[in-house]
Amino acid sequence: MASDHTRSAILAAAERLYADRGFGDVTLRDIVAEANVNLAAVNYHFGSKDELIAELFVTRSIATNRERLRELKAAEEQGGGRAPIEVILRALVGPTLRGCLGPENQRSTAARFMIRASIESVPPIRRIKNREIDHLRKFAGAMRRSLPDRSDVDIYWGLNFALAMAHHTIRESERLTKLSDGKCDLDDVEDVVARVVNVATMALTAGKAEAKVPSRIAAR
Amino acid sequence: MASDHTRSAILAAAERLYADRGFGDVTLRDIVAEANVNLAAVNYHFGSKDELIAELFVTRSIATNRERLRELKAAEEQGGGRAPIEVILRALVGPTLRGCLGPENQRSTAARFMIRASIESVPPIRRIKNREIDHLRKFAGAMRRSLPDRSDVDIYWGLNFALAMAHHTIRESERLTKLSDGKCDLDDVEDVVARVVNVATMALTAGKAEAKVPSRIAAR
DNA sequence: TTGCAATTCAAACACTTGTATGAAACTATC
DNA sequence: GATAGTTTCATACAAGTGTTTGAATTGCAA
Repeated sequence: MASDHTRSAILAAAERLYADRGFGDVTLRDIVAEANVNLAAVNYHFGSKDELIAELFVTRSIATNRERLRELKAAEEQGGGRAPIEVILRALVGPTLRGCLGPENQRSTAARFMIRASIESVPPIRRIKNREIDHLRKFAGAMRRSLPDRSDVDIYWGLNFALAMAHHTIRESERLTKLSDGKCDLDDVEDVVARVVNVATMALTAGKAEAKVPSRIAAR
Repeated sequence: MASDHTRSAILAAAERLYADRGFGDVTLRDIVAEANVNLAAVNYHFGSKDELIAELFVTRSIATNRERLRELKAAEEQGGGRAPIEVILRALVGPTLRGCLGPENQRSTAARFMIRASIESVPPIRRIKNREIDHLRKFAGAMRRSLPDRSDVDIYWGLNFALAMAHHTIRESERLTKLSDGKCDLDDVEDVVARVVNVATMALTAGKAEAKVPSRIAAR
């Protein structure tokens, strides 16, 4: 067990460097220099570079997933097993958006790391992401309970589009800011969440039961 | 000028390999083996590996962009300088979706290459993508002309969400298929286009002038 | 203190990568 | 058919990578 100090110094340094410069051009030697530890320490403590990356990503994403499920569960319990679709969608995209957007200077290292992870896509992370399907199924289930007269296909497409808007906005936040000359304010996270939830809700409820969406322009 | 044969053999082989295995683990030696040319040929004909990748990507994306602008221009001319928003959106996401989705076995190498390019994100491609903003501005302009009483912010968000749904669906097509147990048919490209356009249209027209969207479920 | 395990360290290893070289083989022009 | 320019080729280069090794050091228990 021992000090554990080296181990966490490596984790911190790696997260910082990956967040700043991406996975592509950060080597083990960069990491150990930043952490002030010996080169061999990484392999000693983590086994390999990939396992280090995987541990970083897993730690962060189970945190996000736990947060998502916590919100979802709370909403469903409050609604007696059936939550409003907007609340479900908010539980799905809210934690991720809140974790990755917001004023850059006060954006956490963890957040910037997760943005990188969603932009670059390196093998160990891809492998982990593939196991995320079970997690998404839980949301699909909740959405089906919320909109029982909606077909499965529509549910999945709605889920897909909700994630699409959230992730793409994170990935391309810089471009959207530039394209809109700063008119789209990505630092106002709750506005972004509201916009995504709003559109996804429309996608899922259009055509039937539209009256069920009173907070259509609840954005903000 | 000469035969040009080696040059195009390299391009073809590179595109094929990148499409199949991604940028990450295809080396120059793999490419020249596939193309049956000498290792030095790549640097002789293209200067460097990055320039080879860039040429591949530029070729494909100017083709897509040209197609998009062609559709857009035709629509605006027919409408006397103002095209319906659905048609604009269709011009924006249609070519990309048609280029990248469709039955896998008949999916072109070019299509699979572009999917990779949108998944992996390697430096030379990133550099090129950054220059895509001017191209998007043209669409923002057309959208503004189509929806003159919509704020710029809403226009940009709508544009962002439309691209989000299209690209994410391409990137994660495999996952969506798995998640939905095949219920979401990504081979039916026109259905996908219709869904994306439909949702993006709602996002852009919700709240006002909703009557202007008669073909809401014009999907297919 | 002694002994033993856990940890650190410098160094080297093994391998892959993209690129450069210079001679050889072509190709076309005169 | 000699010549100049282009293209091909085998080979070497230089640099960087993650990983391993085995000895040195540390920390802790007996």
